[in-house]
Amino acid sequence: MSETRVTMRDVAARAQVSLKTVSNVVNNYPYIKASTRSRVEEAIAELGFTVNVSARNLRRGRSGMIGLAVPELSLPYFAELADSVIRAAEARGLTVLIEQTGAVRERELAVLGGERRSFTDGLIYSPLALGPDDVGELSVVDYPLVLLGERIFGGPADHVTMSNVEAAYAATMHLVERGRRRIAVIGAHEGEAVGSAALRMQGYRRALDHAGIPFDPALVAEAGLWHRSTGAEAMARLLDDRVEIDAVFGLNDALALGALHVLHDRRVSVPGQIAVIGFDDIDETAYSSPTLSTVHPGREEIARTAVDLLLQRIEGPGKDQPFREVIADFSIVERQSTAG
Amino acid sequence: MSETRVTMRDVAARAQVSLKTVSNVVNNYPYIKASTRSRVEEAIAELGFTVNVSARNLRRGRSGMIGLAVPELSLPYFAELADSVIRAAEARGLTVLIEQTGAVRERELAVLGGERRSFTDGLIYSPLALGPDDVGELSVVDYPLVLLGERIFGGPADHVTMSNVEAAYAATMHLVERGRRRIAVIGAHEGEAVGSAALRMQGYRRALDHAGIPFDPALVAEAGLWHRSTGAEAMARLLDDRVEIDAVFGLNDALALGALHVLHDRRVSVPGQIAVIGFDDIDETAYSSPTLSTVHPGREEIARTAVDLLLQRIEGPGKDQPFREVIADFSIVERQSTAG
DNA sequence: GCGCTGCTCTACATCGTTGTATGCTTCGGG
DNA sequence: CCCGAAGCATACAACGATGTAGAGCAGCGC
Repeated sequence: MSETRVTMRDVAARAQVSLKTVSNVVNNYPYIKASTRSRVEEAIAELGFTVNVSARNLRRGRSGMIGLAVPELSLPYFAELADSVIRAAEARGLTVLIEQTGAVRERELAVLGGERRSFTDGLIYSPLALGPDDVGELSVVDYPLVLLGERIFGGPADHVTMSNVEAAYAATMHLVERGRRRIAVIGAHEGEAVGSAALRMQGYRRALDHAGIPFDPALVAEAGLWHRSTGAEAMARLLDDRVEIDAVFGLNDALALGALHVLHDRRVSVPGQIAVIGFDDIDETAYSSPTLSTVHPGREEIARTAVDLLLQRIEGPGKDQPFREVIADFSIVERQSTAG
Repeated sequence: MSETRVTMRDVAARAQVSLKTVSNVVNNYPYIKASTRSRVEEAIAELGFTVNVSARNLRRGRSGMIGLAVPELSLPYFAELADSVIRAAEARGLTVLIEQTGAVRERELAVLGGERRSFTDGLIYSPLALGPDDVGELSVVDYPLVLLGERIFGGPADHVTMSNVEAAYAATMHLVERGRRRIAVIGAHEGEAVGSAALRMQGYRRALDHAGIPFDPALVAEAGLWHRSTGAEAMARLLDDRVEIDAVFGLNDALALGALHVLHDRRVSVPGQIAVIGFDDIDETAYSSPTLSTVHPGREEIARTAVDLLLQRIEGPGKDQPFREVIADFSIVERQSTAG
């Protein structure tokens, strides 16, 4: 019911000490008599004082908050990534501010110079629409930045990514080893030379080469946005075109789940007639029907690493190191959709 | 590369005006000569000035940030809710700070008095572990608070909720109308008198009464956490116990999806042998196999309303109104799992 | 020519904390 | 008995913005 905020001044008065002593208690300054400390702590408890973080931030020049820019939380991969980042940040005493860009180029760029950058100590940045041409936009950034994903390599920032090519190669080989030869891919981005789509396609083709299977463009289905719906549409197109298929590689799980859905609808048995593998290992893949084999991309590791790199840039000692690129481990998770 | 932040003082010097004039320009104070304004704006652009939000917050006593406390972002319902809240807040010039409580009682309580409350203008609070006994904890809150969900009613806060009983009634009737009589429920919380589980069970029983179907406890399957995995386990128990069933009502979508998964595994046809309906209308329900009928709870409306109520408390005129309870509309979404 | 009103801008104090510099004890060593 | 070093506490000046009060200066009516 008290209408006025309790400040350190109030606590100081109550505990009969100076304002700064209260500050020292709050910040665990070592040289404080036990008796003084407890008097102050009592006063704090009695008045229900909490530090005003705005004032502290202003004074310290740091906010203890980091930004996390992702396309959308309703995309499960990013929701799970956000979850992991929040946990990792919390463990290090940081607060995460999430910004959604909707995977729209302008909004992704707007985030870089946005107002929020002024009360955020750094940014974990996961663009989906930007490309290598936008590297320039990154170099104007004057705060700690950690890049995620596969849109931009060699930019002026730390970068956490995964072995997309190798992982896609492994996913494809997983199908090949199970005797599949007509392996469709869903989610290609025609004409794009960068990004997850391009890299994963590389891995796919490399695996085909390695297995001596000729590449057939008819097996490649486009899907601009990697959603369940676009995956479903792409799968439907392949079936409607009567392309011969015995396996599907969804470039991410949402696509694969969409495909799975269409296959079920059309009474195509999975993995009997067509085996399916996805990419990302989102929660849902363990509970679809059938469960979906996929690539586990080390999400937790990526989140932890990103937060650590950012923190090092923020408070040293890594402050002035050259930019680092960290590649997270992946693994193939075999489930029902490729079993037998 | 400039190592020192650009402040209003710098802009003022460059534009040859007082510091306050710069502030006035930034804040769209009306009485400024056009020439002055443009000179200041030029200086701002040239120096790349952005306001220091910490300082502004300190001075204004408001941060423009609101908290959103949810159990976990990896639960799709809450990820989608967070998405909606962020959008609604953005449209009103607010920034959202997400906190995850893990649905753990202590952490839910900790959020109420947490340090973050001091730099947040209000809180949208969606507890899952708290009960009516915790109403007292809410009354110590001295900041604007909007409660979400069904754990606490009549508390000292605005509350946005939905007609759980009516919606569950409608979902059950939806099954009854399709000729189902042996309707199992998954997700009950035995002995709990409050919360979504209890309310939705009420709706279920009321529908049975209305239809003249006797209530059979054997049809009720417990599931403490409402995850896919617990839904799957509950469904498996029902099948293993050889309970006669022709329909399943999952008290949320995750449970229903888990159940769907087990049914598929065991080659039980849906909706042929068993019809399934869920609750929440998460994205995924439109892409499962078969697609899942469910209750659409008006998530967007809930988010929008919550943000609006909070904003009114923050800046009046609704500041001192009595606490309001808003009930969002729901609708039944019919998909394949109950078709025919 | 006087006072008034309305526009435009400025000086100053202030929001709640923390860094710096410094003062006052007390204690042990020479 | 003096001195330096530690231990403990304080005063003061920032951090960068905004609210308040009021100062100039037109233009207007009388």
